[in-house]
Amino acid sequence: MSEVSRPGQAADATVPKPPMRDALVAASFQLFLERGYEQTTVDDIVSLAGVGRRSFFRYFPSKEDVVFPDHERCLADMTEFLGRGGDEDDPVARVCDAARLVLRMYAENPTFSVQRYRLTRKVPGLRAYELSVVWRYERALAEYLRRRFSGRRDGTLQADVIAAAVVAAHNNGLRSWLRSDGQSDAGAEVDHALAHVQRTFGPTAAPAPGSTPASEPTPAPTPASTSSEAPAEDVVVVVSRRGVPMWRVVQEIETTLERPLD
Amino acid sequence: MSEVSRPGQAADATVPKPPMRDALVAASFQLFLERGYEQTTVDDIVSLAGVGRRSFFRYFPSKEDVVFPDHERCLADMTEFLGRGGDEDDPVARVCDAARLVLRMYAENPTFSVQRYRLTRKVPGLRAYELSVVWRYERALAEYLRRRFSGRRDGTLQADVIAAAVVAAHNNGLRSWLRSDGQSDAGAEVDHALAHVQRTFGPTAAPAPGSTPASEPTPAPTPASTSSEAPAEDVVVVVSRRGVPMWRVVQEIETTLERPLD
DNA sequence: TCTTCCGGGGGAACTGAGTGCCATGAGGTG
DNA sequence: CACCTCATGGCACTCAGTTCCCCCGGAAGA
Repeated sequence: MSEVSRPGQAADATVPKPPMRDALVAASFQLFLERGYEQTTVDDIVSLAGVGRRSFFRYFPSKEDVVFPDHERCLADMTEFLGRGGDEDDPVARVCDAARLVLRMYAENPTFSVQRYRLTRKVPGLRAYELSVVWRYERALAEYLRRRFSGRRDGTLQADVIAAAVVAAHNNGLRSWLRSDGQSDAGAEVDHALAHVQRTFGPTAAPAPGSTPASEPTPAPTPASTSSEAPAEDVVVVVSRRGVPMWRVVQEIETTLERPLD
Repeated sequence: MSEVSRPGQAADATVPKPPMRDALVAASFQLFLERGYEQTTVDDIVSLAGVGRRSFFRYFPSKEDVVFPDHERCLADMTEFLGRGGDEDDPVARVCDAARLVLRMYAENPTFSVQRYRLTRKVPGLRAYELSVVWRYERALAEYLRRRFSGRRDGTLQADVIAAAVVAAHNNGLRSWLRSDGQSDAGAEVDHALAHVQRTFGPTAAPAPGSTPASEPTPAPTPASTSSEAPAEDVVVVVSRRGVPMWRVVQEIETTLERPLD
């Protein structure tokens, strides 16, 4: 359980593609699907792939890593995406777009993703491994937000909370798509979920969840399209109880409009 | 890496205290602190404790479990706490109080918690294990919220997001306390963090974080004090831009009031 | 008192993941 | 041809976790 691919293994993001790696992944999944993850030993895999046992651990630091062969590259893409891009756009929208990068990776191989999903649901060890992967995504988002929120009161707290919320929403949409065996619209699912958190935390302010559904904005069907919205100063949020007479509500709104927010 | 304590090991919540268990924990931490976690083998531990190697795995399903000896009981306490308690109080406040149960466990043994924190920060395997523990807490919170939000539109999405936010906020406060070597006020740190998410998601609706600071409510300094607020169904939230004519706003409010939430 | 059962503990042996070390063999360069 | 490098294979080792079986002491029962 070494969790990351520390060792040599430079072949992950730069070089084209070692055939060895793919052969090992293919052999692994063939065996995992026909007899289960724990019932498959590394020796089984390498003998099926026709390579030496030592080579397996040259390409994958652990048996679990072979189940998530693309996450390392995806994490690198995400950090690169977050590093690029200036301070002008909305931080929350940017981390949402960063999360969409992960979705895109899943959506590139629907059948593979669905098979892996079934595996990770059944095998506790794989679920734990996936958690550590997700945690690294969340850390990347949170650290980006911490930079953007530096100076804000409770900046790191907000960063941690928003990063967690974005990851949770993304995973909610992703799992919904995976449970449909890849039949539903992955992008729509995740857009819907991310729109929810963006509505909650975004600079356009937020209705409390569970109030007005407020027709889905679906800010960006295609990944990596940072949506830059109007600043928060243009938004008025009114909270009221049912049963309050309308004239009180209007009065409240007018009072609020007089006074500059902030 | 078996992650949970499946086997026998009935001695966790009910029976008073097996001395064997405590002896193993004590021996483990003594060795972990003086020569590191990975440099300590299970044989080292059992020979120091003066027991058989087999007994170690009778009490702890894996080497990692000895580092978190109380989490199983705490998780049981949390699920019990969430199971008890009716539908009258605010769900978000209740999960915040549930999170405080975890804090209380940490705060009961400050030096132990700080030592463990230093360990988990250094050893990737322990960090991964801790993630799986935290995940189980988060699942417990999310499942409770899903029950409470059943019927709401996007109920499970809201439940997942809020559970993740609560856990993130709790951990933010907890880590802050742990980094201070247990010198700061753990309860205050976590209360502050949880107040933030409660302000964001709470039934009294929420100013977007980062807009109005809104004097800290500090809902409950003592753990397990469910603050019972008005149910969310009685609240209407309207979001609008400045400059929108008032009749449009009133129309929007009336439209919302017509339609039952849910 | 002897027997029988039982349950906690100890120990030997086994499986399998992961690592270190070295040999080999192919390809490239002087 | 000599030399180097690098990818691979093979072997042996450590250690976590499991399986199987033993021992022992105490309690119940004849």
